[in-house]
Amino acid sequence: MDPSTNEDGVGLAFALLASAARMAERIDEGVARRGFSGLRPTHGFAFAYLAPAGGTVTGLAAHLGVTKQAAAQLVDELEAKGYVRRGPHPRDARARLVELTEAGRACTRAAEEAAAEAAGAWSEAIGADRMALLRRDLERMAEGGPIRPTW
Amino acid sequence: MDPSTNEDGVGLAFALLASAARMAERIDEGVARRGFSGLRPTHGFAFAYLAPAGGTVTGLAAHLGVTKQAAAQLVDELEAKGYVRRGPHPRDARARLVELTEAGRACTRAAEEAAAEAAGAWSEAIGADRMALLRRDLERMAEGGPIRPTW
DNA sequence: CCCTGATGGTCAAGCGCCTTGACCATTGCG
DNA sequence: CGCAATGGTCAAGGCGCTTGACCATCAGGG
Repeated sequence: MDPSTNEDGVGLAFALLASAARMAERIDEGVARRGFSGLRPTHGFAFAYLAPAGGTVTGLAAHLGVTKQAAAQLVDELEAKGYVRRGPHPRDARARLVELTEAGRACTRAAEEAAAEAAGAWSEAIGADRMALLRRDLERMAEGGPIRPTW
Repeated sequence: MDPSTNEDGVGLAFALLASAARMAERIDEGVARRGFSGLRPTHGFAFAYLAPAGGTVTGLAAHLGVTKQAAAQLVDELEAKGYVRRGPHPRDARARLVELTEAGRACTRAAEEAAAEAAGAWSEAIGADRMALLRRDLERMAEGGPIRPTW
């Protein structure tokens, strides 16, 4: 394989991973600044899954790409902090429906604002038109597989 | 803040994080497929730091954004697997110079190929011209801070 | 020329988050 | 109805990282 082609791939890969790291940091920092402390990015992915209509622990596990035990532990933590509530599942007595509380929704909004803030800063640097393109391309790349990063 | 603006930011953020996750997976998988097993993405970042001229454990720690103990442990592991070698430092008797072995360089090349492969597949989907733009924008975003993601 | 603070490195202990493994309750299909 | 499949939990363990303490060496000012 042509080495110079490798160079390009490596450059893109590093840029992608590093910029994602920056993004995660900024959102985390923005969320904390809005008064929600002790939350890690993984929690954000959980919120995103639960926000529309709640969900099950197993569903969350699949969404995050972790075992259901890990997901259950995450939910325990969020429940203890008052961000989610476990209730009976309407159509399955085995399952429990996990839903966001009002605090959870407030936290979700804070995360959205933080994400918008980070994206906005970036948009200023490269231009809004580029930003739209960028998003489309990234979404294309992101297809398939769980959300939570492995490394 | 305008909610629709939030939506955009969230979309971009998720796309970025998820696509980075896919990229890490693909590289990891590509490296494993080339015969280098038991290596995690963090190791790749270490290789990248050490490749040009070697380095110290403390320098590596700063590069990765972890404690020097964690970096030392990483180097122990890489040394045990034969990818790096610890030698005396030419200008500082306190420090030890960590360098890639031939196996380490081979592994680095494999990682580069895997990254190029992943980037190539992506390039086919969105076009090479977009790809160049994308890389520039991402590099701009990535500036500052250690490489290794926090989450 | 030393003394002293800064720096590179290591040892030891602990912790957070995740995994594997086993198990129970409920479901829904043959 | 019977039984594999599914949702969930309990228990134990591990891996990678952190904090804390420590030693050896370096470097600059008295």
